[in-house]
Amino acid sequence: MLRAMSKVNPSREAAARERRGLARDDIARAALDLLDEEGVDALSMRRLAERLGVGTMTLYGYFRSKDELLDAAVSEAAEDFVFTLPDGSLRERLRAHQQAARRLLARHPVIAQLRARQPVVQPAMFRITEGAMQILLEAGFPPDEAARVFRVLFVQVVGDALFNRDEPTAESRRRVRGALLSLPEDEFPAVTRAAEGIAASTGGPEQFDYAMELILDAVEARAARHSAASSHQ
Amino acid sequence: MLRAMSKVNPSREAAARERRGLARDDIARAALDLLDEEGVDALSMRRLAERLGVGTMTLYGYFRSKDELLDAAVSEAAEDFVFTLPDGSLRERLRAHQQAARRLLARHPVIAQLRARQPVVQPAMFRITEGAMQILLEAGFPPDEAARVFRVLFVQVVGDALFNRDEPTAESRRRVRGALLSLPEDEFPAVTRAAEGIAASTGGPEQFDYAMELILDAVEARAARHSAASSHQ
DNA sequence: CCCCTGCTCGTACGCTGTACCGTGCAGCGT
DNA sequence: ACGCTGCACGGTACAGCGTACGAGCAGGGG
Repeated sequence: MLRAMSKVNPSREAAARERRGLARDDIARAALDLLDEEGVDALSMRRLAERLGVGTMTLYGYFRSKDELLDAAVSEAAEDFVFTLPDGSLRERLRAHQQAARRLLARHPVIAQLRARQPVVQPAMFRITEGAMQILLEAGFPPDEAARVFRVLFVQVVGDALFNRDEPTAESRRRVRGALLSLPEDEFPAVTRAAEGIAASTGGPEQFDYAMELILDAVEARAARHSAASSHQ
Repeated sequence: MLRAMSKVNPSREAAARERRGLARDDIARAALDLLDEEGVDALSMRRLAERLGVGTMTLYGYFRSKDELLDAAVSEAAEDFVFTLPDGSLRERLRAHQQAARRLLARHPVIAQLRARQPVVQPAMFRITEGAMQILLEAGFPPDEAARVFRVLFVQVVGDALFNRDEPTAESRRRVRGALLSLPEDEFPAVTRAAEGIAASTGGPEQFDYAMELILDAVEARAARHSAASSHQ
C-alpha cells in the first residue's frame, strides 16, 4: 500500500485533471476575484466552491489548506504587476517602479493584507524585487546595501497600502480630526496643533508621494557617494 | 420602554461591577497577555472567559464586540510605551523615539498585526504620535509637513515589525536564500546576485537601523532647509 | 418584605476549516 | 469487450468560532 507504486502512470493524474476544466490557476484566480470584490474575510472555502460550481472538499484536491490557496491567490495577483525598466536617473527609475507597485496594491489591496499574515515567498513576487534590484545595482550600490534599500522601499509601499488604505474621504478625515481634537490639549499640544495635517497624512496619493520623494532624497545621496567611490578607485 | 429612563441611578452599575473584581481594564489586560503569549489567532472569547473564570457572554457586558475588546487590548499595550523626550539633535531625538517605538512593538507584536486590520484611533496610541510631533515641530517643520514626516516614520516602524518580524535565524535565512537561489538565474539576475543580502535584509535590528538612518538623512536635510528659511525671514 | 433592575451566563444558531470516507467514472490490462 | 483499479469528487461530520436571546439570580430602594 505504501509502496511508491502510485506513480506508475503520471499521465493519469494530468488526464483526470483535464476532464474537468478546473485547474489550480483557475481556482486561484477565482479566489482572487472574490477577494478583490468582497475583501479578505469574505473568502471561505464553501463560498469559493459554490462560485466555482464544485463541492467544497474538491478544492482540497488542489490545495492542501486554505493558506496554500491564499498564497496562490497572491501569486496570481502578482502576475498583474506590469513594469518595464525605463531610462532616466536613479530617482526617475525608482519612482516609476514604486508607482507600478502602488498601482498593483491599489488594484489588489488583499496582497498587503495577506502579506501581513504570512511571508509569501513565491516566484511571482520576486519579479517585483528583481526590477528594483536591477535599478539599484546599476546605480552602483553593492548588493548588500541594495537589498537594504529595497527593503525600506518595500516596507514603505506595502505599509502605505495597509495603513493609509482609506483615501481621505471628507468623512473619514473628519472622523480622524474629530478624534484628534477631542484629546486634552494640554496633554497633546503637538498633536492638536497639527491635527489637520495628521488627518490629511493618513491616506491618499499625496502622502505616498511625499514618502517616496523623502526616501529617494536619501537614496540618491547615498548612490552619489557610491558612484564617487567607485570612480576614483 | 425606549424612554431615556435607564440612567436613573448611575451608581448602581458601578456598584454591581465592583461586586465582581472584574473591570474593563482587567479584561483588556488579560486579553493582551493571551495575545502576547499565544498570538492573535489564539484569542477567542471562550478561551479568554475561561482564563478569567467567567462565562463567555459576561465579556459582552463590558465590550460590545470582539473588535472593541481588541481595540482595548491594543490601547492597553500602548500604555507600555515609555519615552521621555531627550536633549540632543533632531536626529538623536527621533532616533530615540523610534527605538522606543520599536521596543514597544517587540514586546507586543500584536499591536502591528491588529493595527493592520483596523485603524485604532485611541488616546493611548496618540501618546506615541505626540512625542514625535513635538520633536518635529520644535525642529521647525510646519505642522502639515511634520505630520507627513511622522507618517513615513510610523509606516516604517510598524511595517518593520510586521514584515521583518522574524529575526533572521540561521534557519529562516537559509529558507529565504534557498527560495531565492531556486529562481531561474537568467530571469532574475539581480535577485540571485544579491540573494545573500536580500535574505539578510528581511529581518533583524540591522535592517531597522539602516532604514531609520536612511530616512533620518532626508529628514535632517529638510529640517535644515526649514530652519534656514525661518532664520532669514 | 417585595419588587425591580441589573449583571451573569447556558443554550443555540449560523458560520468556519478540514478529516474521513463512500461513490462513480475513466483508463488500462487481459 | 470486460472487469479491475486508482483517483477525483463531494456529502457528512466535528470542533471551534462570534454572538443573539433570555432565564436566573442577587442586591438595593420603596
